[in-house]
Amino acid sequence: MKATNARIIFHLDMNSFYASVETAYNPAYRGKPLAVAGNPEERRGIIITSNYEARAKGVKTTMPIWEARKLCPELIVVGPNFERYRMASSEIFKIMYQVTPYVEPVSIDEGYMDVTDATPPSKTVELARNLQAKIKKELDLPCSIGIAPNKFLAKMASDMKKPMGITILRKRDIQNVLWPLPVGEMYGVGKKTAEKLNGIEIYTIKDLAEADVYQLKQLLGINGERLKNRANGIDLRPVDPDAVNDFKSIGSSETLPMDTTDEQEIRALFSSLAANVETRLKRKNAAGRTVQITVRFHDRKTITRSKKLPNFIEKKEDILKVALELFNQHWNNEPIRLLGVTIQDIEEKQNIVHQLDLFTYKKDAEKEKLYTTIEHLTEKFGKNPFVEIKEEIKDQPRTSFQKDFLDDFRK
DNA sequence: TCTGGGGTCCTAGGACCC
DNA sequence: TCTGGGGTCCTAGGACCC
Repeated sequence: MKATNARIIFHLDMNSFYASVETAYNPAYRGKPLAVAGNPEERRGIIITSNYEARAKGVKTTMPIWEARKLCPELIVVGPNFERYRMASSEIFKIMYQVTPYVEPVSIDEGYMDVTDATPPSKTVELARNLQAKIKKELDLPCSIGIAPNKFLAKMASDMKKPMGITILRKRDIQNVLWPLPVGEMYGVGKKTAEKLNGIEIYTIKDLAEADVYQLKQLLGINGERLKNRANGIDLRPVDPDAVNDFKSIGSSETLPMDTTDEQEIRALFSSLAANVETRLKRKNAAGRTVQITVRFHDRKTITRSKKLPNFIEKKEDILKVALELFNQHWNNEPIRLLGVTIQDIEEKQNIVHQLDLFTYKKDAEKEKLYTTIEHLTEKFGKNPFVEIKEEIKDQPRTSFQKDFLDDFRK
């Protein structure tokens, strides 16, 4: 890991990524208002991304399609092509890796780079310009780059000029550039947190930077302290190129075209969600131990129910079985709007085999032995020694009764 | 005619153990 | 008869981000 002081960090953020990829594929869209929307033909489709022409007309992400069309009748709406976006993303990151191995992908369209050792400080801006130009030239995709001494400031910086912006945010710029912004503009401060902060008279990032840390902790927990530090430009998190590999959950969910109580339909949807999870789990060569279902009702109230299993699972049938079990335990026939299946506690399979062989299997075998022995021991001693000493057969016996039991067991 | 789908991290209470 | 406090695991929910 690199030193945490005097670093130079880039945050590279693609501009209206999905819409830009569509335009790169189909230049006829250029200059026209374009939106990528989920299920354009469905009633419940929403805008996922729109280009700057569409945004100028008021089109925004998560807006229902019908509302966007009302604001912008000439809007071109296309469905998403995730395979395209993944391919474009992989090409972008390839170009970034040409600059330095210290690249941390954050999502499909953004990532951090630690370029401290990639270039002399005087050439930093030139490096950013070349990187931006290369992505534009080779892939026809625009991006913005933030340059700063840490991740938080780089992230804030990349947001300041779009599209095709390059923004430097130095420590000494914080008071003039960062502090005047409303606190809600800060990365990590959403609607709820902004409301809470406003409640104690914190309105700007400057207010947050100068606020009492104990009061913030009381209001926001550990996050309060973290946010105050960020507001002061303090963020020691390293750029971690490996972070992308330790994913923790894989889920699939779907909103139904119409709310339903039909058990056939519910079963069918759970089945396809479980299949989807299985496919992606396989692609990562992993298995998981916890199955979680998500159920959203007509009124958008959403619940989750989960179960941790004794063993790792990966097969669709196993995932589906637990999901349906959870669902049947908790459903009271309310009409359902959305269902989801997520697998958590994920491990790569190579690690699990290890665990199965050396730990789970061995432990199970020991237990099995105990269970088969226990009946005649219970008879012999007149009570069940297992209740007293549990599985810890290696523990020193604490009573003569337990000692007898262990001697007998070890024969 | 309302509001998708993919994630991560944190909190809090209860069970259980020491 | 009444009694403490810390630690971990499990589950559910919430906030936030893209």
